[in-house]
Amino acid sequence: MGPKSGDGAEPDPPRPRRRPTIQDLARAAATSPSTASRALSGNGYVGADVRARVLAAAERIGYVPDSNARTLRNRTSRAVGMLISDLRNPFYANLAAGIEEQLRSAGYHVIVVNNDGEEEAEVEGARTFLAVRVSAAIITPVSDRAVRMLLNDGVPVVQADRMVEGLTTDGVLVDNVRGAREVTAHLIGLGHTRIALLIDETDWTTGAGRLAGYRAALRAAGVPMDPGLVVPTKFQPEAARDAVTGLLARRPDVTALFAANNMLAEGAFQALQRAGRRIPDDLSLVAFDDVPWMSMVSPGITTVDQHTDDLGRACARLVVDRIAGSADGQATVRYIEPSVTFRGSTAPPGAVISLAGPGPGGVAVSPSS
Amino acid sequence: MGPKSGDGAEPDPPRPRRRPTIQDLARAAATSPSTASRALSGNGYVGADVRARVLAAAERIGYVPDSNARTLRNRTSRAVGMLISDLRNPFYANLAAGIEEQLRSAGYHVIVVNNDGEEEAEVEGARTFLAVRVSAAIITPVSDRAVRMLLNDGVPVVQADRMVEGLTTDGVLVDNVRGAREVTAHLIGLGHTRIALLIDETDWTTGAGRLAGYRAALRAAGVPMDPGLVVPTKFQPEAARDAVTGLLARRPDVTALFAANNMLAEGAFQALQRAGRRIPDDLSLVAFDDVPWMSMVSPGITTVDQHTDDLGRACARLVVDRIAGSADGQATVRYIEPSVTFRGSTAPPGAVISLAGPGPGGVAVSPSS
DNA sequence: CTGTTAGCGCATTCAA
DNA sequence: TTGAATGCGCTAACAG
Repeated sequence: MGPKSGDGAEPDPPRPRRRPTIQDLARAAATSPSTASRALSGNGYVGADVRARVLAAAERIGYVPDSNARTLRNRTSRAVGMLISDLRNPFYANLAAGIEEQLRSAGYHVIVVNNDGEEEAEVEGARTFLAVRVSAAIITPVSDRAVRMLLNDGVPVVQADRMVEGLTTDGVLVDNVRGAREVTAHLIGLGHTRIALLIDETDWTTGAGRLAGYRAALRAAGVPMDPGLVVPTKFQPEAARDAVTGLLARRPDVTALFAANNMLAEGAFQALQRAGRRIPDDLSLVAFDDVPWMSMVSPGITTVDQHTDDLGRACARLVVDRIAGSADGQATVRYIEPSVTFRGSTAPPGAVISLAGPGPGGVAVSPSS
Repeated sequence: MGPKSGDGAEPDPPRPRRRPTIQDLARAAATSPSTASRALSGNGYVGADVRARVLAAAERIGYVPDSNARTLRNRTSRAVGMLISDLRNPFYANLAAGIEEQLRSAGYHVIVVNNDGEEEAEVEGARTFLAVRVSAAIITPVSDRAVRMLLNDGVPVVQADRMVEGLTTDGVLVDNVRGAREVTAHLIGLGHTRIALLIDETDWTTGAGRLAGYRAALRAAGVPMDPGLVVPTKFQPEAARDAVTGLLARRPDVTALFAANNMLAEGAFQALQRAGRRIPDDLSLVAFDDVPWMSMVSPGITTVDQHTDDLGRACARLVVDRIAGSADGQATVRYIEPSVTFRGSTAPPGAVISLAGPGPGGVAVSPSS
């Protein structure tokens, strides 16, 4: 509180100034609202001198056009909706950051809705997007309802990371098949043949692709497919931990484990630690989706980098093109090519022999190089 | 593409239906727009039967009120701006998630702007917030300009995580002094006396508080303050890595290291690994701000948990109160009490003994680079 | 080149 | 209890 405040007993907050409208601006620039509008937007003729006056006045009085009025009048907004599954998961956080960054540089602002994987929240989010008249929406879909709502009202949708069946929209996907095939092939190349796949779902394009890539690599190498090595689990690290613990007990012959995403990898890693399995001596571990902890632990985890930032930026670019109408009538689906980052968690399956006997106890990972 | 599509040669995209307005709704419900409005908003008298008809019609025709028109008319919106420094940093990602979650449940939607710590982007974001007429804004400030712009137009601001000097706004801060004091005291309790503090800034309330807490703990324990142990660095992990590498060479007597945030901790951890220093045998490590990798590495890092989700939710609650006017005229500043999570990275400075004398291995076994 | 007019969709007067 | 009229701030006709 400033020093001079002791005259009245009126405690009302310093009523903010009325926001200047284009009328105020016109007055300040000694012209009419329409001319001021033209000067600001650059549409239509305006004398150079007048334009300068308007711009100066705008700066001086702090005029900021009301985008609500603009949207109402123009029937189009600079807002884009972003419906994300879980901002706390670094995958989605990076995706969101990439999207926001690219959209902002293109002059759009983003309305973010986190749905925690809940269909209801997703539909609510779509409703919000309709209400604010977003120009487009980017969605990591959990169901098709939200997408359909938007499409039904003519809002262009870009599906990110995965696409729901039966919907024709733009989308950006990761080449899951290739990524999974490559890491799996890497394991096979090291000599592994009993490679378990830890996976939470195969209904979405993500899970289905990763399973397909895993199978393709086995098939290509002539390694027999063992259904008992495809371990289903839930999306939570805890569930994955339990699943891996069970696998370890059930199948001591397994020499390598492929976790289909970062959440499962987390659980798998913890399960291996707790079971005292050394990586990669006792078991090799690979994952899909590179996240920070994978390069912090020792040894680091060999993983498929999805280039999440690029994924996000690609979504944003598709949105911008679609809004501009420069995209043709067809839906565009782009693919991000993932790449494998090799770290220390993979090695030939030598130690499996000593696993039969009571292995050297102690904690899994040593911090030394 | 459906099977039946081969009649016309017209490739124009299926022109979306015109969005139903309240006029359409009124027509569909056989009443007037004003009555329909009252029926939807619940303001004013409406016959029970009419209300039912309107609601049903709204559902049937998929009517979604245009929030732009509403905002224009009501001079108030349900939008809140969120200006965040770096969505890719788990601290900010969690903060954002907490904010979004709480605001959404209160009926607001959030416009997110990531500024990457850039003042220009921050000001641009504030401009966007003004343009869309947000009801309030939550900001992790990098400068005071954006905040001032908003305040100048009467937009309530909640500063999150840190507050810039000279500005009177609501805010939610972490008790940095206490958190830093507690971890430092923990180290002292273990017997450490030469504890280095790795810190990137002391101008913001965050850095200043953590430095103060560190000092307070030393003072309270009668441990002499050694200026050479306060190691300045930049906010990047790489810079922190170099700073720690330098410290290790310069001060082999240091037995514990306190990294002031998660970025610095990352660099510190890497520097220790590369230098072949074992944690906690050779050096104890603690950090401020718990992030996932700290519990994944072995041993885990003892750290100050800021309860980032709570921090975000508290910001959102403050915003809602302020908008509702239920907050009094005074600015409210809340404090989140952090807590220390003890993990394996801290232990008594046993190894330091052998480090003092020209013991076996001399100055720490360092096959560094 | 510039100003006047009108209407985007909505909620609120004010009359009926 | 309902409906007609009005204007929020802006921009695109359409005259001047």
